[in-house]
Amino acid sequence: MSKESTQNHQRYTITAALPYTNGPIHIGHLAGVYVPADIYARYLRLKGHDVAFICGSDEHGVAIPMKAKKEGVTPMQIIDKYHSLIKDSFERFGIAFDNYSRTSAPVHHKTASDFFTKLHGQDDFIEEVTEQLYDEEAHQFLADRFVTGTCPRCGNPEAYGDQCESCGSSLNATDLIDPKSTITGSKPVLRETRHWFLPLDRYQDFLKEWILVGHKADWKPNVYGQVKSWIDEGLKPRAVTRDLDWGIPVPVKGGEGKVLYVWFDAPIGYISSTKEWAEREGKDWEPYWKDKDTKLVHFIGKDNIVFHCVIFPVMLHAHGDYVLPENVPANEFLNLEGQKLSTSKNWAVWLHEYLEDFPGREDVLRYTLTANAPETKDNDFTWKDFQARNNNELVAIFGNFVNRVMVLTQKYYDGKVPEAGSLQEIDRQTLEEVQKAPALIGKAIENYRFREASQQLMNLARLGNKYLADEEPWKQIKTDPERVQSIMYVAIQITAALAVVSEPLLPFTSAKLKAMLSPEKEFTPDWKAVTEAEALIPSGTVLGKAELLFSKIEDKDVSEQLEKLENTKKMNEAANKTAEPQKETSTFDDFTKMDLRVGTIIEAEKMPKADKLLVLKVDTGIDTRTVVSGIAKSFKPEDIIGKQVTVLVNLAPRKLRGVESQGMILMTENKEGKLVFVNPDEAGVTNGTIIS
RNA sequence: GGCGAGGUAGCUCAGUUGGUUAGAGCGUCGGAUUCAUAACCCGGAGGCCACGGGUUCAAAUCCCGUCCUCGCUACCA
Repeated sequence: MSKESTQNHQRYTITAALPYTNGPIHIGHLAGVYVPADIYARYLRLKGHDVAFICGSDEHGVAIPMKAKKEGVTPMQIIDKYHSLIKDSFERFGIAFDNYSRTSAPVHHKTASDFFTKLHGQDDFIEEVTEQLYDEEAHQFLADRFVTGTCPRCGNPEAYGDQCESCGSSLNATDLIDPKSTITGSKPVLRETRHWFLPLDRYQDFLKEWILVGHKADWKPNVYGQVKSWIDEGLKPRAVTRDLDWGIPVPVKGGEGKVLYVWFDAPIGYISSTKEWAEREGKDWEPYWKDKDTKLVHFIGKDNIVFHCVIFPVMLHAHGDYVLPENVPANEFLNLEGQKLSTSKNWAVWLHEYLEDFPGREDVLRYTLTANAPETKDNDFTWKDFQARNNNELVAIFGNFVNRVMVLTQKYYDGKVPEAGSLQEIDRQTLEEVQKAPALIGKAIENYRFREASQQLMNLARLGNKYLADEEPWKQIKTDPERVQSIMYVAIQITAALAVVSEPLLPFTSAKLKAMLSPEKEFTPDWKAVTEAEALIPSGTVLGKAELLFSKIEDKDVSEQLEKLENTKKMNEAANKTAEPQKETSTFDDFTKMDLRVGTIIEAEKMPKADKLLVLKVDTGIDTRTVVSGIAKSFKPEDIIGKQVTVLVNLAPRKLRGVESQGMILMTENKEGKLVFVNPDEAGVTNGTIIS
């Protein structure tokens, strides 16, 4: 039994990762973060706990103004658009946040600002001055992505400051030849800039003690392992400010023109969102963050582990007043039909599109994603599996059982719940099983095993189906109608239990079922009642009309979705085919400066301790020279020996991992992204022949 | 290259500190049934637990090595 579940907590603060408002959200987000968090929060509420389930939009960071610029709108328009789209998707999927805020809210600006000021006042930051590119016309420092220039490696004149999209190298903006600001087009200058750093290295011991010792047993292996890896590598100070004008201004002297780094301000968003909620509800927010009897749990995806397990806890710890998270149950990633979800490649099932394609089937997606959640490793979502889960489990087992009970009750008793009569052993046993369900499901949820919880829920419906099959009321009605009263009484209690325990996982279905069971007045039994109440639905209650809870998903529905994905794929391929625009004019002189020769690879071996590099010996006709080439992912050394290639022989030599590279092999890329050589069309060209 | 997480039935996954014959759901095959959305219920088949060593009376589980997948990190035309 883990340490955390044996403790008694007075209240729970549950957070779900703040979605970034530069795009809509998809099933990966839902499966990994929001559905599990929602199940957890709903479950705790049903148990009568004091819960604050907190989320909001993350609206700062350099990607927002960049996207705005690209689309010719203001950053505000971007965040407003996606904030409402995302918020709406959550609401429609029944993700029942107590509060959904946004980091552009004044309460957040103040909270984050105060937080920074407090740490600053305690000397919890260190300051450092570095040289960064500065746009004198726009009067601002330039984030790497706001700089373009000529790639020092491949000569592509359109390389970004952080990466050259032509050759794939990752760069520093200061490496670019002839850099240009994308804001004004002017040439940026190097200017000194001061930044604040959170010295994570100071907290090495604290983290070791708190996580490596304290949470060895109760944190998930993937989370624990990743954190251990970071701590073992040694933590370094991390900048918490940026030269940018979009975000929360740095509230101390010297902070003019700078904002808090988005990853500093975002997790504080949980706190501000809690404040906003407390204010609205007339509550005090502080116990939810500062009382040691509060259990704080962060639901996130694995990409956020470092921020929630290292950086934010260090911030909270340094501040001094706050509790630390008791668990950070990060999930792995969800793939879609065998491929990674990708916002930029549009390889995703977008929630707002699902809601249109499958109206009224919010629970189906919730269930499918839960039953196959990426809890311990990356998982694959397929539409075929989605269909199978719906048709074989929700329809055939859950929905069908409920329908059988409703129809039989209607048929035999005009919908009125019969007397229990004298219960037999099988009845008592069955009811006992039903009473165990909340504990089984609850334990799974408390241990963040949502897949298991979904199966336990389904097992309760299975129990009902088996009970009916064994007792055969449709046969007994002919010979022993009194017995049938008991049977149907029991079956109805199982149905009622399903209505209660399905609420965290299938809130829409639960509501529908409750309305069916108790059309006159609200159906109120809570989690505990399933185990303790004499009867969830008393005899004499008149049930409502039988309605199907779920309907089949046809092959056609599946093939339509697959087709949609195929189209996406084709569009992506087409988009990749569009050639990049022609580069700026180069003179004949420029060209003749490059000495291109035909050469032959005569030796090739892997560069030790590097993944992508091969060390080649090339016969250039002039000499035999060493060329280091980053092609190891596309070729095995033994396969390219003897290959004739094109070599840029007068490229300035450059040392790569200690080996001097004396030239460059010309490469291009095929459709699959595999590198291919650019070489003479026919054999028999002599090495050293000039290419012109 | 370093680190982390995975590798168990055709598929998706459980297997608690080593301990009977390795489990579940789906799929498949067979049976039974008709209240129910041809659904439910019962049963069978299906496993070199990635691979190779080792520790042990006993290994899916612990140790060493190798391979594969994913991630972090280094390096990168």
